[in-house]
Amino acid sequence: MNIHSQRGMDKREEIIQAALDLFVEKGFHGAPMSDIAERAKVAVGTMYRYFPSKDALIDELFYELQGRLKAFVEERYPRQGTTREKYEYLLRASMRYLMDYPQHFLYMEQYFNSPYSASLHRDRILGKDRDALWEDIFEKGTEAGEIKSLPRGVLFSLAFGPMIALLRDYIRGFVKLGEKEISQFTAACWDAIKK
Amino acid sequence: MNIHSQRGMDKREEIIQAALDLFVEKGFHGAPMSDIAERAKVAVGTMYRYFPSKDALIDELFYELQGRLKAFVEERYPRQGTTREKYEYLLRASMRYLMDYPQHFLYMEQYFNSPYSASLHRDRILGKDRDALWEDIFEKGTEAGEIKSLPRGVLFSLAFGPMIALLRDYIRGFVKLGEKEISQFTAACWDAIKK
Amino acid sequence: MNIHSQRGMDKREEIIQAALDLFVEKGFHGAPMSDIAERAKVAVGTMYRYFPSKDALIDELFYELQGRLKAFVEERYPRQGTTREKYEYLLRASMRYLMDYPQHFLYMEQYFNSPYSASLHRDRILGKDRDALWEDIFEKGTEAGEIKSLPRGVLFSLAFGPMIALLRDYIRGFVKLGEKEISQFTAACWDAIKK
Amino acid sequence: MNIHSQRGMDKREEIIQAALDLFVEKGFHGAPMSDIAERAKVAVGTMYRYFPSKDALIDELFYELQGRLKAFVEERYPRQGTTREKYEYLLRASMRYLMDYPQHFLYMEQYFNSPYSASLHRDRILGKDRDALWEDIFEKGTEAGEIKSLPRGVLFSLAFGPMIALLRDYIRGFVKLGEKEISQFTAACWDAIKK
DNA sequence: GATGAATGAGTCTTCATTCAT
DNA sequence: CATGAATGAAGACTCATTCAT
Repeated sequence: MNIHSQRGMDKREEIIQAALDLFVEKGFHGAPMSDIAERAKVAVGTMYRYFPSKDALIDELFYELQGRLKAFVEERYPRQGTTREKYEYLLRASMRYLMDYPQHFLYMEQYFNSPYSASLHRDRILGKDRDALWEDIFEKGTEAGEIKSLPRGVLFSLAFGPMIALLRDYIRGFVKLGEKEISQFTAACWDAIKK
Repeated sequence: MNIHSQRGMDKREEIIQAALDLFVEKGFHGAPMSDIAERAKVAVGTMYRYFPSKDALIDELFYELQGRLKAFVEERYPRQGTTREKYEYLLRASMRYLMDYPQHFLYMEQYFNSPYSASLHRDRILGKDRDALWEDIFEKGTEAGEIKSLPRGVLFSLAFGPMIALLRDYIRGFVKLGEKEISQFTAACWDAIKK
Repeated sequence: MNIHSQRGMDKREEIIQAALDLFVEKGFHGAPMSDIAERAKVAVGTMYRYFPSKDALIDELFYELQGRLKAFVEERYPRQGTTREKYEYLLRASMRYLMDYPQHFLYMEQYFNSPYSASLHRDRILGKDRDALWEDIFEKGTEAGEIKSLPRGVLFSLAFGPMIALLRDYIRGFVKLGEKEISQFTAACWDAIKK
Repeated sequence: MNIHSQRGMDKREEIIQAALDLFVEKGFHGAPMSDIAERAKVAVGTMYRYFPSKDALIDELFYELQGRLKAFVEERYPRQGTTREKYEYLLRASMRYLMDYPQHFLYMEQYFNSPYSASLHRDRILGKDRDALWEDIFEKGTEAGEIKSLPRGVLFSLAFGPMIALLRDYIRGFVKLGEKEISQFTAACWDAIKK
């Protein structure tokens, strides 16, 4: 058992959900701790047993959501597939997850584009958080001559930038996405990075 | 003489600059009106002669920056070029502008990904703000069989999603971009959308 | 236990007292919430747990005082007396109370003559707040031929107008009132309304 | 010619009217100098040439209105009438004027019941502003044995309290007053003070 | 552990007043 | 004299955080 008892985990989860709902709907500064507590059906003071401050809640929520996405994607990752299969799987799996949990997407984007995420991204790109999947697909793929030889950041933007932009519009209801559109889309993304 | 005199325009401009600086650095709710006033070297009350409220300032600032970018890009748009030339110009011009004015980029992204922009984007995609350049490049290009035939939103994501992602990382210092990288990048973007 | 605990009621009472003092002394807009809080020895924020806004405080304070006066007067009301006894009791009891609590009088008058009381008075006269004592004295008295047959509002003015005017001057120290003067006064008031 | 030229007097009058309108409608602190200026169609700064401060405006406006009422009433005062005729004239004339200019009444009451009028009333009662009409009616009347022998303040309240109360309700629309009601009313008032 | 009343620093906004033009 | 842009002190209200129960 963890530091938090069974009931404790429930409360933590309630808080996470309530925070997610409200932050997405109202923005970080439009969602007071008291409102989050109310929606989570806990006392204000209780929130501070799980998260030392509002900023910490905001940060931890981000890591939490990021972790869930990662777990989902890694679950069925085709270790034996071709580079293209691996890349398209990564794209589709991410999209499926984020289309199912649009709040997660909106939250992460909001977080990412706010001063809260100041030092965050740095870690990933600078390699502290060097991602296993990334290496498996892009570094191997580049070496194998299947993928354009480009700086890490440029490649990343080509590989995932379209998805982020597309999800934004999808979630806001500006695009309809069926199986056909997703296939066309992933194919086009591959065109951008393939040699 | 305009509604605002010479000196008035100066003040308005000062406020815009100060607001831009601080919103980008601290976020919307991390930048009090009083701090903005101080940096703009005007009294707090003065801000309210130019912008009826903080929210209005945030909104108007967005429109202002959007307008400047648009003006810059349209200035040298190659009306006579090929589809590819036009698209790559659009990409490069936007990038050049936003790399020169990174704050503008950061501000617009922050705005976009916050609840402030609620009804905003809708207009563009739904066509109220139907963009002349967009039609000139993508609709003509699709008809001419040069560009993939895809839903508006999907095409948009492929065409500009990578740029947004790349600028994010560039501005945060995670990628270096020289002329060579930009050329490789725009070429790859074209690969994504070309038939 | 009530919505507000024992201590809570104390605080509410403290706030009421402090607000009464300051509103009477300085007027509504001369008494900032912060000053009221200070005098009530609570934090500013605390005031907002008991009254949702300054306006609400002003309104509730009025109803509170009105209720106290009413309760005091009704306590010893001579249900079995003659019409004149009842009327003079009503006058004397009100005067005694308001002479003892001059702030209550001043507050109610200030409230009454300010735009805060917009829709207030209407209710009383239009009868929503049809008062039991009023009926017992004036309607019965009129029917019995003891009191002049006059429109409700005219009768009301004759019956209580003098008292209001007198209390104003008494409280400001312009008149001294002993038992003798009060007796002469109530008798004269009766002269005005008696047939 | 006065200190202020013809046009100047116009402006002063405009300001007075605008201030009266707005103070009555919104209360003293609900009517900013800028709004008054706007309604008076003068610049804010101009107001300060006619009234040194907002408080001064509020005070002077009161004296102005008081003076107008007094002038109106004195104009046709029946110097040769009986005591009762004189008293009833005073009542009716005041009522007619204030029913015609309800704003004047509301303004004076609001002023009177606010902390602005602190030291005001004192003067009248303490005799600095000893009123000629008052003496002509009440002091003579008392000496002649026509009017009850009561302290000045008590008599005043009996004589004018009902009128104030009645006007309040009339202006708020709670009573209709025709010639008949006014006659009944003044008669009843006389009953209160007559011996 | 949980609660929620209390705190008070910090925010946006208003508005009386001034003064350069 | 008139103007109205500029000023900044002051005020209503919010909300992250604490702590006694």
